[in-house]
Order: sequence, then C-alpha cells, then structure tokens
Amino acid sequence: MRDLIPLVQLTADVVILTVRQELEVLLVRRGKPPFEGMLAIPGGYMEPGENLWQTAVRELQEETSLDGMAHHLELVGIYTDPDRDPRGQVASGAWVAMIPDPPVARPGGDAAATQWLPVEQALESALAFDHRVILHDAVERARRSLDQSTAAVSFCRKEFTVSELRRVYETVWGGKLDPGNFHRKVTRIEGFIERTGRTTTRDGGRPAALYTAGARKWLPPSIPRPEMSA
Amino acid sequence: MRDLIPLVQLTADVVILTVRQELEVLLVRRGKPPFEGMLAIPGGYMEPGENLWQTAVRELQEETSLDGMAHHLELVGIYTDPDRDPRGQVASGAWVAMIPDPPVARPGGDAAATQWLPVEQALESALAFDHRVILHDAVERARRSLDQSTAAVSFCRKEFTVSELRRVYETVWGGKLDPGNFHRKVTRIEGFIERTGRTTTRDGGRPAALYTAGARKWLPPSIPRPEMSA
DNA sequence: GCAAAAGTGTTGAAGCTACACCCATGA
DNA sequence: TCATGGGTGTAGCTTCAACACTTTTGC
Repeated sequence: MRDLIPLVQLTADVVILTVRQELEVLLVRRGKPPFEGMLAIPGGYMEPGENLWQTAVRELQEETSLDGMAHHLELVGIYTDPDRDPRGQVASGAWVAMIPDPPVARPGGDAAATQWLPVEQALESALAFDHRVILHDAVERARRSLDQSTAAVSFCRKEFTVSELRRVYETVWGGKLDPGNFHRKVTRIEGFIERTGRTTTRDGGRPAALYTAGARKWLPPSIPRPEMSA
Repeated sequence: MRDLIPLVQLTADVVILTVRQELEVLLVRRGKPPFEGMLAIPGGYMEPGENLWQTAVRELQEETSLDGMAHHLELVGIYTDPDRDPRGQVASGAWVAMIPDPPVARPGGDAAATQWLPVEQALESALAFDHRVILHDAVERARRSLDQSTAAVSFCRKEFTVSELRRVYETVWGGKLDPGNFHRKVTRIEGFIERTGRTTTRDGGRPAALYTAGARKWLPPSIPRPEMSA
C-alpha cells in the first residue's frame, strides 16, 4: 500500500515579471534536455534542508541578483500532473515575482541564456514543460493582485513617484488613467504609499514627490467590512 | 548530485469551512500514529495517476459526501518544511473548501472520528503536524476571498436568500450589516447573484426571493481598471 | 519663453449611510 | 392582530469622473 504512493521531486518555478514599455517576463533558454534549447521559466530543485519557498527565493536571487527575500513572491499554484515532466514525477510550485527596473539578467545553472520577453509574445511561444500554463496563471494572478492588493508598488523601485506607480497600472492593464484622479486616489488610501519628503525630476517637468511602499497589503474591498463586535 | 535532491511524498489537506452560528471547521481525530488521537485537518496522499487537486477533490468528497468538484476549492499554500512530518519528507498542498449547511460528517480512512469545531476554538487547540498554521492561513484566505471574490455564495446552498448571504458576511467578519443597504449592494453588482423567480419563507417573515450564484468570480476593485486600448 | 509633468480646484453625477417605512407571510 | 424578516424610499453626505488650471522644473 505504502509503495503505491508516488515519490516525487519538487521544483520551484519563478515567473519574474517587470514593467517596461509593456509587461515583460524573464525566461531562460534551456541548456540541456529535456526540452533543450527551448524557453522556460527559471526554476530548480528543492535542495536538502530547504522548503520550497526558500528554493523560490534562491532561484529569484540566482537569476536576477536581487535579494529574493525582500521582494514580492506570491504563490501561483502547484503543478502536479503525473506526466508533466518526462524525467518522471516532478511536482512544481510556481511563484510570481514582481520586480522593478529589469536588472541585468544573469545566465547560470542549466540556463544557456536568459532574456526578457513581452508576456504577450511569451504566451504565444512554445515553452518547455507546462510552462505556458504556468505563465498564463502567473500573469492572471499578477493582474488580480493589482486590483486587490498593493502589489503594484513591487514593480517600482524603492522610492518612486505617483506617476511611476500609475504607469504600472496602465501598462499591466493596458489603457490610460487620469493622472490627477489617480494621484488623489492612491494618496488617500491610508498606508498604501508614504511620502519620503524628497522629490525628483527624473521624469521631466515639475519635481514629483517621492514615495515608498506603506504598510498596507490589501486595498479596501468593495463591500466594506462591518465594525468588529462579536 | 541528483541523489541529493529530496524525494518527497505529497498529500492534500482540505480545510473544510462552513457557517453556522459561527465559522466552523471540520477536523478529524487521528486514528493512528503519528499524532494518534490528536485533531487534524482531513487529508491524504496523492495516488498514482492523480494530480494533487484531484486528491483534494477526492478528500473533500470522502469527508463530506459532497461532490468535491462542484464546490469551491481554493489553494491556500504548499507546506514543505523538511521536518514537518516525522515519517519523513512529506509535502502538503492545502486547500480551503467553503460549503453550505454542514452535512453529516462521515468518518472514514484513518480518521477515527470527524467533528465540527468553531474556528476560534480550533485555532487555540493543539493540532497534528503544522495544521494550526495551515488552518490559520486557510481562514485568512477565506476571509480575504469574501472581500474580493464572490466566494461567499459557496457557503450558501444552491438557492439562497439575500439575508442568508448577508449572514455569511456577518458571521465570517463578526459584526452587523444593514439589511437594506446590503440587499441593494449585492443585487446591483452584475453577475454576483441571479434571481430564480422562486421565494421562500424559511427564515420567517415576508417571503424572500431566492437567488443562485451568478457567473461573476471577482468583485469590482477599488481602483477601477481603465478601458482596454493598447 | 516653451514644453512637460505634477498636482489642485471645481462641478455635476453617482453612490453610500442611516434610518424610516411599507410589505407579505406565519402564528 | 402581532411579530418577523424582506425590501424600497429618502435625505444628507461623500466620493467620483472629467477636465480646467496653476505650479515648477529643464531646455
């Protein structure tokens, strides 16, 4: 009976997204079989003593030289179809990371090359394993997070302007937001973003106030919670 | 090198929640070691040919006699600490299910007994494995889903009244909502709930219109998406 | 000065909260 | 008839969308 229980290996795949002109994803070209030469989502095996979240943090760090721990890493799903990997039973936890300013991509491990690709384009490409599904789910999740949480700030550098934040929303959703109204909206949601007191003119025009991420994690719901009482 | 990659067994744990007077969770008392005699979240091993979601569906079905497929099953997390199970490396995917009307709990498998417990009370109890953490995360997730998605209807039977839906929110959040305003709110969100044309007097008073769940999955965000264009 | 981006003011429409009030049933 | 919960009306307030307009920089 106990022998019938599948023994599996675990991998963490990390869908690394950033916002430039469009929403882009970091992919690696596989340097060895299976799917040698194909594009894939960066990931790797869980190592002894690790849990899978730590694996994801490590992968993010290896691919981007970013401190994975400090960045937004959100679980997307767990992919466990028995035949998803030709090498045998390999289950994968998929995370999505939203990072600012694409840093230089760093090839390493079994990746012959890493590259940024617009997600539109990546979703039309053939990817290794079930990575097209994973990428699709991850992008869905990222869009949803923009709706509901303060995750958009993860796409901005540590200090950012309201306009830079607005451009994140505009890019991920496609469309334009009224700058004035957006400014009032986000500055009025308590704990969303906090002024640093500094300003910048890096976007041209009148100096813009710089902000950092606030403590709030979730945007206010559309059905407001009642006052706690019970 | 390849031998260093841990081989693990996979289990699916299903946190089954329902709303009665309070938010309650279905727990099983373990009938064999490890943690024999302790309360635990129902779950079981992934079987050959299954993926882990199917395992979760099967577990829900075994514990509640409900068609697991038809019910709301939401991934909560993946629990992979190397020492979370004394039997060895066992990783667990945790789901949360929100079901109506507690049906009769059905002991089966390695569960000597199953019982409903108020969540507050369960969170104060010692549970097997890391199940206190899992339960905590699952309840958080359920609360969040009420904010952001239409998941509240999963706590209602197939046909329900607006008041029954309101009581779900009131119970999960603790507090009172204005009946009139709540009624207008949910009936005006398109696709949230749909009238059946039938009525009921099961809650007393004037007959109440019966509704079913609509097609909408997510409630409107507080920062409205711009019109798509790009 | 001119262009560009930041941020504020304004106005009419829409939505929300609180609460009164009527409705339709069972007892 | 009364009690109970269902549902609508309404007044006052807040928020919102659209867009004009002022501010502060770089060139």
